[in-house]
Amino acid sequence: MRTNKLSLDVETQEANLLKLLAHPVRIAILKILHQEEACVCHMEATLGYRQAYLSQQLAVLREAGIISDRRDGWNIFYQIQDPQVFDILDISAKFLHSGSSEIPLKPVNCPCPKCTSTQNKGSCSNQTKKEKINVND
Amino acid sequence: MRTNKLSLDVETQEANLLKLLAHPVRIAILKILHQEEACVCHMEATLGYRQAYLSQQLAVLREAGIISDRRDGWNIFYQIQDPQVFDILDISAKFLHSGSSEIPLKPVNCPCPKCTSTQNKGSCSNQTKKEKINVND
DNA sequence: TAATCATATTCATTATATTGAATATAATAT
DNA sequence: ATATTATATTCAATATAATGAATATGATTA
Repeated sequence: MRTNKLSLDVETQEANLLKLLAHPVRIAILKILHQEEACVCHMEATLGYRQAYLSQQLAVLREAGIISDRRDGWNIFYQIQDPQVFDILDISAKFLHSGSSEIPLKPVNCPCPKCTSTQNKGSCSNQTKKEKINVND
Repeated sequence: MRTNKLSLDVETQEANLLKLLAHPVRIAILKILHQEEACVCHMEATLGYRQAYLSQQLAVLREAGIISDRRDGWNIFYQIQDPQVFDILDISAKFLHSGSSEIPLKPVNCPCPKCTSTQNKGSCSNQTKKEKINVND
């Protein structure tokens, strides 16, 4: 009778990858990046979470090599490193047989250059201050 | 400027599913069940984890509807509910570009009927007692 | 009914992840 | 240099998950 545990190295790797993706905000970030590269302020305007918080989640994805970034003047644009991550998300979504999520492509109030083609050029000083509405678990 | 957070309902669902799968032992269990239905004692013999512990993980998967069970005499055999879960695992594995894991089909010392065709018929009284070896990270 | 066997559950402890608040950094423009 | 802008980090508090130990359940056989 075997008394010692199987090492499960591969399974641990797989679990770590899935753990990384198993977060609503990180998934939302990836979905935004699926459409186009984006800066934090874009995500802030789209998702309504504080910039600092989103930067934390971006750091998780960045340190795992899921996303990379490039600076363009004031903005830092994030992009997906390996589009295969979406296969994981897509199949998970399919598994849940729920309609695919809707992340607005161009939020009405994002000040980044990508969004302000003929739009507002207003200030984008750290936006959040008075948000504290619902986080649906 | 939007001040409230996007609800992220769909993303939360997806995250919960992935969270469920993001566990080495649960992944190993699913891989075993990918090959054939199995009882806890089978998993115990295969993986080297204590029966009670494996039952805990099975409960997580069962309560989430990932697996179901049927009783056959003394044994309770678990089976996959929706084979699509393996798509998630397969793609994760592919993403990690690591060789597919190896779970032995018939462990040498499993006492369940499925394994004891012409094998030992020895006792299977709660096996673990003296295991306490390494859990790799 | 009692003994046995496979399996499940409960509880307590520890580890890990999440999140908010405050602050730091680094490029840019004046 | 200084002020401004976008973004990042650090730290602390809290929530959640993982795990071990002990024990319970429930079918089965005698």
